[in-house]
This record gives sequence, structure tokens and C-alpha cells, in this order.
Amino acid sequence: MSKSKSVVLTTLEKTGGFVSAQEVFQLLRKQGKPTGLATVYRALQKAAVENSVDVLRKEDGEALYRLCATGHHHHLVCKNCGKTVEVEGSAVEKWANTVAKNNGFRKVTHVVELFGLCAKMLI
Amino acid sequence: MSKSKSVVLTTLEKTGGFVSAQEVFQLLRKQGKPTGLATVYRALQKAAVENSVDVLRKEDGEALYRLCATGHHHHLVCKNCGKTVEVEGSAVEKWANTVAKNNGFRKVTHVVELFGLCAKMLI
DNA sequence: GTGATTTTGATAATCATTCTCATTTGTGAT
DNA sequence: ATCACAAATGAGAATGATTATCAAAATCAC
Repeated sequence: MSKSKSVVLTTLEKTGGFVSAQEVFQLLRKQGKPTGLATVYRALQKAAVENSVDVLRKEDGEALYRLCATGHHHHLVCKNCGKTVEVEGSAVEKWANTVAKNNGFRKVTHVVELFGLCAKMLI
Repeated sequence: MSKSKSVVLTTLEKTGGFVSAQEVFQLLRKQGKPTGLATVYRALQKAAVENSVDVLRKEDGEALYRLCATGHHHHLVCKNCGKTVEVEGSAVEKWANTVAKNNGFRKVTHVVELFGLCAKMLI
């Protein structure tokens, strides 16, 4: 594993949640480990192929990455302030497996994210 | 409903499956009903808000649209051939609402996508 | 160390999507 | 029908994430 890649993955580990490539780029810069944007993308791409990160897309199409395997869980994210709560969902896991089986699919993974407004928002 | 929007949705109906905005644009052109690209995007955007089309993203981030007859549902997508099955998940809806309530979140929406290998794949 | 191979990063190129704004079309009242 | 005003349209520019390019720097094998 190249040095850059390990640095990128370490950053993902620290954040814990889903982060975009651009965010990783900024984080590394602030951490004093400036890394080329292209390099960040390359690292995330490889990691995705190797299944060491989960990838999902925001509504606007931007890709978000998360280190996977570290205790599977989901997120409840406030659209307004970004507050993120980790939530456990064994119900969802079971549901996903059942659905997969019923449709003859194997090696099924799933992406489940919840978005809303947290209690602080009074809109 | 504006004329353009109905033309766009008609095209989606004809194709049946998932199509990109760019493809719709080309199809309309070939059909002799040339429509501005911006207009195609606007029509699809509105339709998405109204939940009259399903939106999902290809791996490269391009958005795909499909006329959806029924209400809210999720997708089970084959990573290999792209085959997509619509799955209903009232269990998931309930779970999402409960989790949201427990955490004081309001107006919660969720993203749930399942990925796997369909029966045709013998890897 | 020397040369080959890989990795990196600055920048340019790509491409879907959104924005802008002038023009056209539809609508409603009179 | 006509006028006035709102909504829709389209051509092209602007945006922004991602990818490609390519020369310089780090790494490896010997």
C-alpha cells in the first residue's frame, strides 16, 4: 500500500462517517499532510475496488466514501447542521438478507442512510 | 404539466427502463421532437420531486431516470449486469421513522439501496 | 549508486448538470 | 381578438466533481 493511500485511509478512519474526496483533500491539507487531489482520488478508487471502502452518492451525485468493516452501522445525518448519529439496524440487516434471498441475489451489501433535521432546527 | 414535460415522460414510458437525461435528449432529437437539454433536465427534476420517476446513479455518478408507477420503494441492483429489481420495504420505512423519532429528528428521508450479484452470475 | 518502475501532484481536459437571460409561448381578463 | 403578464423554453456559458496527462520525485532491484 502506497504511503498516500494509507494516509487517506487513516483519515477516513478518523472521521468514521461518509466523506467526499474533496473533503479528504481539505482535511489532509489542514492536518499538514497536503496531498494532491489526483492522489486522493486514486487512493479512494483503489480502495473501492478492493472493497475496503463503501461508496455512496449524495443527491447531487458527489461520491462519499467510508471505511468499511469497522462495525457495520448506519447514519442519521442532519441536513442543516451536519450532526451525525450512528444508528444500529439489525432489523434492516435481516430485511436486506431476506429480500436478497427472495430474489436470488448473492453477496448482497447495502447502503442505508437517513437524512433529516435534528432537534436544534426549528424551521 | 408543460408540453415538454409530458413529452419527456412519454419517452420514459416508451423505454420502460432506466435512462439518462442525455439519452432522453438524444431520443427526443431522433424522434423529431428536439428539446433543449436544460428543458429535459428541468422536466426530470420536477418529476423526481413529485416522485413520478425513480432516480438512481450509475457507478460513474450519472443519474438514471425511470417512470415509476407505484409509490416509494427501493432497489436491488446487480453489480455485474445492472439488472434492477424494485423492492418494497415497509419494514424499513417503519424502522427509519422510529429511529428518527428516538433521536429527535424530523422530516427524515432515507436512502436504501441493495447491491449484489443476481442469479445469472456464476462467479 | 545506477537505472527501471511506480507514485505523486500541478494542471488541463472531460462531462454531466445547473445557471443565465433573452425569446417564445401560454393564460386570463377585458 | 388583444393586451399584459407570468411561465416555459433553449442556446450557450458557468460550475464542479472526476479523470487524464506528463514531468518530477520517491522507491525498488541489483
